[in-house]
Amino acid sequence: MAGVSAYRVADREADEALSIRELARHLNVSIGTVSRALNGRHDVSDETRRRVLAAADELGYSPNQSGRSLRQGVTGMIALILPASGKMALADTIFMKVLEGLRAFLDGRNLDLMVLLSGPGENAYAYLRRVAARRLADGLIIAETQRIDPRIDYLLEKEIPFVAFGRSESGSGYPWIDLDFEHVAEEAVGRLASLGHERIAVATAASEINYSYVFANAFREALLRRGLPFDPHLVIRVDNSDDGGYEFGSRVLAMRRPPTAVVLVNEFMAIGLYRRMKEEGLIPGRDLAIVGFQEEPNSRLLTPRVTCFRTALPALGARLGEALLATIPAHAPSESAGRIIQELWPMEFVPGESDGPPR
Amino acid sequence: MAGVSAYRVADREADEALSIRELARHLNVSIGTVSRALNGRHDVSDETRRRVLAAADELGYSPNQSGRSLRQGVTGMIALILPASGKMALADTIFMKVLEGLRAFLDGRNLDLMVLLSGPGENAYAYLRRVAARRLADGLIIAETQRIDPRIDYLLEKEIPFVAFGRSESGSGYPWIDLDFEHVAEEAVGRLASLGHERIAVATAASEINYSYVFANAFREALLRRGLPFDPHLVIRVDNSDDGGYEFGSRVLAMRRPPTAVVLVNEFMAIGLYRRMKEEGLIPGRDLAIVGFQEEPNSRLLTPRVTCFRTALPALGARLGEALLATIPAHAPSESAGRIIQELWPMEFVPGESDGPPR
DNA sequence: TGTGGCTCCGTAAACGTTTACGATAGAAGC
DNA sequence: GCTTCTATCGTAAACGTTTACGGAGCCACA
Repeated sequence: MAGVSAYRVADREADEALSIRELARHLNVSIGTVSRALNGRHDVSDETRRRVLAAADELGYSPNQSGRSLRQGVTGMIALILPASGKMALADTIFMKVLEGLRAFLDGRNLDLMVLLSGPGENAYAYLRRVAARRLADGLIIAETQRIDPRIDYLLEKEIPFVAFGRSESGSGYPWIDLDFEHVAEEAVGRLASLGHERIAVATAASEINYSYVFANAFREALLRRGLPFDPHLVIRVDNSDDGGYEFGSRVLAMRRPPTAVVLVNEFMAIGLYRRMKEEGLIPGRDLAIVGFQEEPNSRLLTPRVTCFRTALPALGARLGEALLATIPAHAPSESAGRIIQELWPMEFVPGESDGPPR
Repeated sequence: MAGVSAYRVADREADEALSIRELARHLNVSIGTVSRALNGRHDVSDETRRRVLAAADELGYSPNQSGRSLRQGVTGMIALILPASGKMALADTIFMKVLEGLRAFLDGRNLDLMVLLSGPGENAYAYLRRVAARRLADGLIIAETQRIDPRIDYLLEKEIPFVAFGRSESGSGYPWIDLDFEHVAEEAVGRLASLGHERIAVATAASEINYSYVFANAFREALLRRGLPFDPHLVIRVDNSDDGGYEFGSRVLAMRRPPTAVVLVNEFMAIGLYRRMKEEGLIPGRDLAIVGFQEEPNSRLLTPRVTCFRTALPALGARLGEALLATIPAHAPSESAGRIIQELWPMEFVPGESDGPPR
């Protein structure tokens, strides 16, 4: 009975997509039936479902996302909003690795991932509002949380599902995952102190960024706990990049009483610091003890190998996905629905050659 | 008369967004008027427009994207589809820099950018079909084109606006922008030949990837044009990463008659190659002449500085945006509408210290 | 025969917009 | 006063889905 239908593919304009209505007409069934067949509902006969699926495949039909999400109020998308402030942020391999794990987690869960970047001229808050208001995604992941972060208040107020990569003092009771900066500071200072260092500097980013503040604080605590003096001038805020590390090196080496050891809070800073030291003919580990941050391919190039910390970033990315899904009613697996995940992610010490006793 | 309306914000459920209907009711006007006021149409009085805008701002209304794009058939989004095949692809700074320029271009053009990554288990073609069929974006940018690329045929057939970052032998008449690999090969070989090299190896990626094929071909041509012998064994296909460069080094150094010079087609390979040479106590530039690819922060760390090529990747990203917009009827600026942009992007030579005469 | 249940499917409403069209009112021209 | 024009606004259809509801057909059972 295939010839009964007057429908012909050639009748259609090639540039507009096939709609469910046309597919239904082609099959001589109602659009409701087509929809039910495609969505795997049970109240459709096996024979009809087979015909529908075959026709959809043959004609290349796939549902229009706008229509679908308008009706269901669900987009099937997760958005990761990356900071586009510094130039380095884009290439920041921390985010890329987290992304890798997140993507793998979402895979097979019927959710797609989109990465959004604010324009260079737009601040993070304004961009978030725009994105959130348009409801492009069912859930948001925000990164580089600020100490006071209006994004969090906004998302909480609008009850938009989200998870933060990083803590904040804004809001409360929202899901977040963060690196255990306190532990890193404690362990780094402990190691350097046991090597005999007493003047230790730290390179952090702008203090509005939460982790920067947290780390500087934990650093001070760790010093005081050991009876070592804390000198605020040794907490130096530079750009979150290799150039920042270079500048940090310049400032530290120019001091009247330079520190004998430094701790870096970003994985790129070591690169710039090494560069600066090389200019002065200084050797990391011998002339200045350096404890870096996340281990990663770029810093692995450095000689001597940089002493640093490590955590499984892809696993963290997957955990971000879990935490987010738990807050989205439409997507939450029943066992975790509504659970608010707040986790400090441990970092493991990776011995290298860039630290040693003071000269 | 503000008290006339019985509408109160507190009446609304906090978790569902304000719709245009409610906003209209609150203002005692029709939804059509609200829509016209918000969209800047002229057939609405100044007074009404002012009231509407004020209320929208106060109540935090912003239009639902699904409804809007369902009606208009336009999403206001551009999607950049990145390859997620290799692990390195994500961190590939070439893409990140292109992205930076693209983002800046789209900024202020009322278009947003989303970056999409296929899942690790999904091939590029299947992923593209899914994304394209769902019409998440008004235009697509595909990268890492294959020599035979079914994605291009598919997009052409479905008449979905796109631009390719990279040429392909599939399809024709579609917009693309590509690096001028021919020129790079010619110049690299020319330089090495003039230094006296006769056995030159080249490291490229899998030959399905178009640029890999193009480069290998241009390399051969450049040799033959100078009367130098072409040895197919010296075209070595390795992974597109620093590990690939390491492997390339191993294979080259193990040859009975090793080449005296090499050309690399990826910006990371130099890193691995340097690593491998260091293991053997060999010095780049002295024991093996190396010409690398795109200049970038990672390879800038290497000593001796690697001789390579450079192009303004952010500008290329912006050009990709232009080329794409020209093919989207709804977004094309009138002066460029319908123009199909196909461009080879020149690369400039950056002298370094990693090449020199044969030993 | 009547009742109840099941399977399958069609009908139509709803999601939130935009926009073509028509309606109204006032102004302007004669 | 009649017509015409303009400015402003309301009405309703349309975009492509999903899904609640009900109806038709069939079978089983009392």
